[in-house]
Amino acid sequence: MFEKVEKKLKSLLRETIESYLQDVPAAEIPRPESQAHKASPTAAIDLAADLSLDIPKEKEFGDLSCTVALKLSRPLRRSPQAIAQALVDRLRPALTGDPDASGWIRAVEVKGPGFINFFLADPALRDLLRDVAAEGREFGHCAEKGRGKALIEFVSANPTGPLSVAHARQAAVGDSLANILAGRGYEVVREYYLNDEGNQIRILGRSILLRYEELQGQAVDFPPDHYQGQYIVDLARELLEDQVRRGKIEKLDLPQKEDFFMEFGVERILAVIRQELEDFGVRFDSWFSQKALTKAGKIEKALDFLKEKEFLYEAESALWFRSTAFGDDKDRVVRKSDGSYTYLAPDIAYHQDKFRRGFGLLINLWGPDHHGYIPRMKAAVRAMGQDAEALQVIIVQLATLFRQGEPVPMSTRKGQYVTLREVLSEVGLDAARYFFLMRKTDSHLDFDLELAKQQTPENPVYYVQYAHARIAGILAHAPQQAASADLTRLIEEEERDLMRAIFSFPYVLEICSRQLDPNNLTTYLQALAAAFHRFYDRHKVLTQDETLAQARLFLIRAVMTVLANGLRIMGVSAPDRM
RNA sequence: GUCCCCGUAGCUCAGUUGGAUAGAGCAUCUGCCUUCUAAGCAGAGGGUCGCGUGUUCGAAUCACGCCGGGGACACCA
Repeated sequence: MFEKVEKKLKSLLRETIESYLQDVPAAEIPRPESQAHKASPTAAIDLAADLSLDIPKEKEFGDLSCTVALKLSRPLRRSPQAIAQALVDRLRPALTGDPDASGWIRAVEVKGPGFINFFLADPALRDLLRDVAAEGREFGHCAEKGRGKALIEFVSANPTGPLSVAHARQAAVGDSLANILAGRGYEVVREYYLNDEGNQIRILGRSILLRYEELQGQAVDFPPDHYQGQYIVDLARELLEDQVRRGKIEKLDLPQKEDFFMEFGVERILAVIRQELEDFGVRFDSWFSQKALTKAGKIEKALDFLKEKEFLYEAESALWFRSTAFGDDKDRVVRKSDGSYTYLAPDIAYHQDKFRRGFGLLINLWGPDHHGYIPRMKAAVRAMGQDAEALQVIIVQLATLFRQGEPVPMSTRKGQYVTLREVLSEVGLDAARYFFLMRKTDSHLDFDLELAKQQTPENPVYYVQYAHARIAGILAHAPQQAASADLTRLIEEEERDLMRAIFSFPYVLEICSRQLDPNNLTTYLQALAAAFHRFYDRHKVLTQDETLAQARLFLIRAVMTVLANGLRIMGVSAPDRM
């Protein structure tokens, strides 16, 4: 419904603006020297082309609102009110003349400094409820597919230990964002970049080996930069207690041993990570191995590609990428003087590979420590001949855990950090996933473990879920539900508020997808739940009035669908009973 | 030192990319269960949007300068 109305209004508005612009005599469009570019009629036409409709926060301002008159004011050098009024005068006949639009729009008004506000007609809201009933789980998705292939890469933690809270937030955001984009017409792939070779992995292998030898009674000197966690000891013990493997290990020389422990470690820890993600409700479509990338010779090929374009040069016996040519503040080494690659080299190859696989939009979720890495990666993207905008890096800020008002210490030394597993078992899946989305992704998040655990009204997760459960409760009490209902019985203000909230759902998802942040969804669902609780408090659904009861049942089932769809996007359950 | 992010109610944060009277939740106070779940609802108080200057019809939002907090600045990954 939102899309249908929006599309129709936009095209009517566009036609109206174009005819209006033709009638404004060119002489009336002066161009001050200072702002010649801004004041050109072309700018006005551009504005008309990408005009947008918003849903105002106050319902007195209508159900859809357009700011185009305010934006046309400067290029046309006319007052926004005058433009808005002229547009509305031209729009009215078009609206009433259009069979769709005349059924959907009850009124158009010019308000405030020059807003054009549209009010939905009641039949449109009733159509909306029928749409929700018909579309069910699909409601909120947009009809238009074909926005292209998007690859969203997230978590991508080195397989050297269990996932931390930082990864948990990335997992929650990435998975929900993927859900949103998939619903908004993108073909989405969730990918985990598996750093399964290199220094850290070698250290992992050696760490297990050293613990293994230690358990055998040898005196070992365990270096501080090796992995200190208890899980390393557990893995070593597992090998020691396995007679067959133990026998095998005995026959290996040292390099072979290191390889063996390395592969064993990666395999086992990866299995742990996969399980943690699965328990967190996150499933990846693709696991991209760096080892495989290297083996296929893609790093050399990527560097050859850059060399051909003369974006690489040798200096100080290292190989440099001329990233300054693409906006970076200094050039970067891709191959060190000792012949090994820096981290940038496989990353360039990896991103080139993403484009080669046909993805037009690459979304990377990175930790805040990678902030400085963005310009050089964008430079690499441009060097590949791609638009820098094709790569969108989202910095997922850390979450600080609080327990009874005190921050939980998160020392990464000695391998002690709060794990995803710990958060999950302490507060549960629903609260964990919801809380990680409550703040804007790129800002810090205070995660109150006590609050998340509480099953009280202060906890927003339960507030939203409770609305769903209440509806389920009513439906369970309802004798039987007629297939159709007389929706003209819905005349109360609280009922209209609910319909208006439902109407906004696709719009909110669209905003989320534009901003690449699922955060708005939590705010929206809390507002929708609030609208329902208010309705519930004032009106009884199962009344003696049979047809009214049926109409209200139809309405609350639509609300339940939207709540369930929203929660599903966030990976949070929608319980029928609480 | 250079660059990036942040500063909004007592606390934690929204604010639809420059729009309408700056909003939620928590905390505090006051009411509401004979009715489909009170894990709920209604109401009250609480603001110099860090400070200043500028840009314009219009600024929490943009520019510049301060003040305060956080972070990044490797031939590490």
